[in-house]
Amino acid sequence: MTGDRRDEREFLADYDPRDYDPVSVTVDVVALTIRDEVLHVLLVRRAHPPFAGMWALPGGFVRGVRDAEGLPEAAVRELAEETGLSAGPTGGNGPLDRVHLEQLATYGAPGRDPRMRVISVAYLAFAPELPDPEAGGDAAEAAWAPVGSLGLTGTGEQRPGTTRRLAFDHSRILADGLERARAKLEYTPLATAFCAPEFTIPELRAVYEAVWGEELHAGNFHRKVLSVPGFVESTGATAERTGRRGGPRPRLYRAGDARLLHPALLRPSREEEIR
Amino acid sequence: MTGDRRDEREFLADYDPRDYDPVSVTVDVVALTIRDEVLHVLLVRRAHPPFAGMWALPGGFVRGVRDAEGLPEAAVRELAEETGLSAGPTGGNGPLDRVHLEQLATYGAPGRDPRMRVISVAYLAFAPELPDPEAGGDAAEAAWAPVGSLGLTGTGEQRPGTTRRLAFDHSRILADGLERARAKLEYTPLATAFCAPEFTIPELRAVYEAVWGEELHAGNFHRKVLSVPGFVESTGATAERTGRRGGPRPRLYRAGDARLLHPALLRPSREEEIR
DNA sequence: GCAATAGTGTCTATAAGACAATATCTT
DNA sequence: AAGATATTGTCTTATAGACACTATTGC
Repeated sequence: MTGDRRDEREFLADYDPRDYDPVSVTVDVVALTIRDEVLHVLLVRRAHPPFAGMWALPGGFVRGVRDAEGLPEAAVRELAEETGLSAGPTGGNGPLDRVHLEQLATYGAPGRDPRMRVISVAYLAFAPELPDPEAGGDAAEAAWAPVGSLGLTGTGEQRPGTTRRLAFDHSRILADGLERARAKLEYTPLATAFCAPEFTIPELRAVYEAVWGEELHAGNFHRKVLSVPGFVESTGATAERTGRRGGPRPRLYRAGDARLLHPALLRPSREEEIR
Repeated sequence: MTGDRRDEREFLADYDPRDYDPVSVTVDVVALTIRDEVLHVLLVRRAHPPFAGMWALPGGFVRGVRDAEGLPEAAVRELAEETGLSAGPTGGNGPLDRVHLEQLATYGAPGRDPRMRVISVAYLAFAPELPDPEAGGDAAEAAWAPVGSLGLTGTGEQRPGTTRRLAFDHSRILADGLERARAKLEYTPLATAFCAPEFTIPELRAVYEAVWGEELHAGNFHRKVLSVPGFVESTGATAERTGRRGGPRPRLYRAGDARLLHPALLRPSREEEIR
């Protein structure tokens, strides 16, 4: 036992991490929100090569040793640095405090960054409506872009002729993030992460319609949401204005305590994706 | 504020992570199989510090620059090196050729490796019954371990008194892999990845029971599997022996062409997980 | 008033699960 | 022969979706 411990100490002292062919690690964030009932993603325009002038997901290098930070912390930091949206200090109330953040996937194909070997850990964020971002850090510009304007194909490429070209493999990362978002809305209550703390059922339906890109039957949706235990809970209040073109004032709800929807809200018509 | 931002930009422009901030990237594999109707995971006993003598998921450093390799390729290579199970060269027929491999998640908390900053990309593998592994590479020993023998709690810790202790944060990675596997069986046909190319419905049910840890109703399961389009297709043949204690010889099926199960096979009784 | 919308009621087709029945195998 | 199992049948209940209806709002 004592011998083991001495071996371990000697081993650690002799250890040079650079012997192990270190690669660089970045985080990139697919940050989604709903504006004017349309799904938007946060993009920055790159100020420097490679891909200078092209658009990209906000992201950057993880601080590995000095000021070593965890991966989700790096994601929040990059989001804040490059867009000017700030997360308040623990328990604060900056605009990023109410975002849902989850890990999406990691992308590491050799050659995906022309400079060097880079592994990128992608995160997915769901945000309620946020202010317009301000460019910072490496970004020449930052904006919420309607997802539909990016010409994404089913295979994660951009259609020729799309004006905002995405750098690196970010169109694939974005496509993966969108598919994850669509799936998460089926079996989790995360649609509420796109809403204000209090929301109406029609607002929630607008979230589903924006993310799924399909119209949903208002009556059936309404009953379904209320029938899933813990999805939403009533505030007892009624919205001030209908916000739409007419009709009665809808009631207000807040997110319930469910972490999973049971039964789930399944997307209609997925026949093509099954085979 | 503006000054802060410019400093940040200068810092990033000069930043060479390989000189100042080395991060190493590893892959770790949660390889699952079914032996004697019990779910097993592939483990290796570590020959060297840190955590020498403890058990761990097979894995190791990604070749980042010299002989740069992709992440899934690194996962297959580590699996092969440390266990002696070989994947045949493209289109070959080594024991690893029929395994399903998918990315699980990436773990990068500072301090998870006492030597240095290490980011680990975890993969999840579903394998049909494979031969016993042979230790190789850094491994002192390699074995299929019954998942139940590892004393995993719901929070990804190991219960005190468990004999095989897992190194690093591998008990958390394993717990995440198990939960992913349980979920995947619900809405994909991947249970067939645990089976031989031809299998019976009762064998498929045994897979579900092993992964979910619950008994399923034989009659309802049978009809359900056959009613999901593209899950399995008949071979017309019948199994030679029943393999169980009696009863008629079951029919043989092979995997169908569905990528998703619709409708899904939902796990019974998940009330606790919902809130 | 008119058009649009929130919320509820009703009906039908589908799916899940409990239970039963029968034929076929092992021991 | 006894016990176990594969497979099919039947019935009940839960759910999804189509459609209809009423009441309430903005214009």
